[in-house]
Amino acid sequence: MKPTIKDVAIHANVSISTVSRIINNQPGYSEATKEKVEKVIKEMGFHPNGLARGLIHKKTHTIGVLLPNIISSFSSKLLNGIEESAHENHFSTIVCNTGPLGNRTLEYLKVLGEKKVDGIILTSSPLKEEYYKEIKALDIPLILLSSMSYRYSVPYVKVDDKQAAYHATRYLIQNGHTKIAMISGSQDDELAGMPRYEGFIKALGDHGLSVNENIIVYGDFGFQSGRTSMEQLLPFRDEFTAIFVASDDMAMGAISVASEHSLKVPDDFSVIGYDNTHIAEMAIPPLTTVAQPLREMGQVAIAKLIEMINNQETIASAIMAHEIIERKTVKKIKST
Amino acid sequence: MKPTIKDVAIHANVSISTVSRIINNQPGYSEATKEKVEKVIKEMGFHPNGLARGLIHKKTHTIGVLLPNIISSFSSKLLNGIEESAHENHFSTIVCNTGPLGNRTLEYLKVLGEKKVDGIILTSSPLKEEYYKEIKALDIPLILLSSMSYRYSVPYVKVDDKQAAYHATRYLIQNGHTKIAMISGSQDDELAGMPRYEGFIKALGDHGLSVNENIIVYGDFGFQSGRTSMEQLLPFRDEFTAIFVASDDMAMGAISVASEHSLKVPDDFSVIGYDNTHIAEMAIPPLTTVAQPLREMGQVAIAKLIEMINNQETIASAIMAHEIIERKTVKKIKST
DNA sequence: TAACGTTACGAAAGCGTTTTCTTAAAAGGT
DNA sequence: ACCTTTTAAGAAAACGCTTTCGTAACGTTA
Repeated sequence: MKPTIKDVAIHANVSISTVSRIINNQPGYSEATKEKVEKVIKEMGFHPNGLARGLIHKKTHTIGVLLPNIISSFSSKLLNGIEESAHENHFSTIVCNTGPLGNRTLEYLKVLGEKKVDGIILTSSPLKEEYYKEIKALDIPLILLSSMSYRYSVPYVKVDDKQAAYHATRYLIQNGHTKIAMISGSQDDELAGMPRYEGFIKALGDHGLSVNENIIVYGDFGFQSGRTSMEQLLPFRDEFTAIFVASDDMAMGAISVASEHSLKVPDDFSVIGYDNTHIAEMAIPPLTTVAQPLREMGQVAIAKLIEMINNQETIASAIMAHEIIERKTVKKIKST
Repeated sequence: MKPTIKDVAIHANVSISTVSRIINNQPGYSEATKEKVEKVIKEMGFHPNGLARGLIHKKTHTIGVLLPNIISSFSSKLLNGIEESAHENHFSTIVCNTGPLGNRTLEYLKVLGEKKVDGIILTSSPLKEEYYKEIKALDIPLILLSSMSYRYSVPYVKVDDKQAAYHATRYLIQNGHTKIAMISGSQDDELAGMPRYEGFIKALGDHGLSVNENIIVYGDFGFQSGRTSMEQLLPFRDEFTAIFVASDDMAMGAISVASEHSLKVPDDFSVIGYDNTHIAEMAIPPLTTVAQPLREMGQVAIAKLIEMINNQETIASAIMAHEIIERKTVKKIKST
């Protein structure tokens, strides 16, 4: 059995209180006793029990992170920023894979509540009423990452998707493309689906280009759906010279079916992705994409969350800057 | 303030003990009181405090997972299996990104110890003496995942790297290749570096092929190092027709520099990777590789860990089956 | 030397549970 | 109708800490 503070106290011939004061270095003991006690602590290999501490302080120094999947390069990068930053601030992170539709979210919220996490980060998924209520009841600080809520005033950190999509599209236009297809996210995804679609449409309009519904298709941000989307686009092959794809994974899917049909990117058509996950650099050719500062977003989320934990009040949201990363999948063409 | 069991007891006009018995459904109360108490629990939105419970039971239903990085597709897939399986068994997972060299391992072990996790999974990194001692002192069940220890008898789950490498190489040979290069992991990595190298060498020998040191280069399993490794191989371009690469990420790096030099895979040379992470399927062309059953390995690790947690004794290790996944980067050629 | 601060420390309450004892009441047996 | 067993419930200790309160012992100061 691991030694407790009591064991230390006995062996060092002092009271429990004194040991406690020493390990938390609070005043109230002589240099002599301090040394004596510390010696005993070393010898016995004593480590304070975090549960007992947490029980008293009502703080666990642990946060919960809810992700709709762990395996996407998108989530990994986010998680990476979160975990790193949390650790630097002496917090541990419990990861919760809620599943693609967030099915398990409620289950996870229950356990996070029982485990008394100090804060929760909900990533990449809408804040449903039931989630909000549960978290409200739990009374745990919450921040949305790569997500936001119109209904509830919960702080969030994300990029401006509509604007980023606008810029991506404009970038294509500036490179001489006038016939532009889009592989969008789901139409009823109001977080990442619609805004990117709207940004795309707006950019087209602002530059006097008309919308061709034939060449707008919808996926679910995943690689496979990028493949099927591209297959839907293939029949309209001559109606576009570039595609704006709403995620890097889908872009990869699109490029891979193109390649199976002997279509080369960017020679046969250009592609710009979205996210700048690490597969964008690994792609052949490297994928031009709009970067979300994923790691940084994770860090900011943690910083804000900790601020909420410390000073009970709610906090301002953050819109992070996006950026077009020029690589090799967009070709400059003469305007028609 | 969240209600405690005491509040519930008062409002329901029963003792704390009765409430406790009811929420843990142990016998000792009438149907009437049960309903009364459950009603109060609902109304007050009471949830038992996990810390207090943990303090008594000396169980937190939490495990710690140490990973050398979170962002690689390799780790993600492992973590995915772990988290999923842990959740199914009512365990939460704390992730710890120890950094590429495992620098932060000791720090993390300390906090895992204080947080009283029920078990620890150490992935993809050697069990150094200091780690072992710390964990031993903490007296927490440990399992190695995609790792093992010659020195300490700690259960592990991994694939047989030497054999898998042997098979990968043999696969190349069976496809008619006789001049085979290797992009290996680090030479002083005795976990994944050496065994794969040895398997490669042995396969060559067993099939009467000689070893050409010119075309064996060393990376660190990452994408970038795959790139630089390939650059080292380029001058010896005509001394090989195929490359066995010790990780998919490095394979991607290799293929991408090849492509920059207008060398096509598999037409100009074949490539077989290692891991079967999801980038292998996303690659163009899709990467032939030797699969480690990563998710399954995570699951098995959890199963074993839980077994160790429940019945104090140590447990047998598991060697998981690997498999060659044939995709498009290996060309069958006539033997010379 | 009396009055007063300090300093160094211990005793005990409390954090929110579970669990072991008790005990009073109800039920069962003859 | 009386004794025994079962059932329903409460009191209190325990888990491992922190923290408040109290108090001896030791200077200081006037």
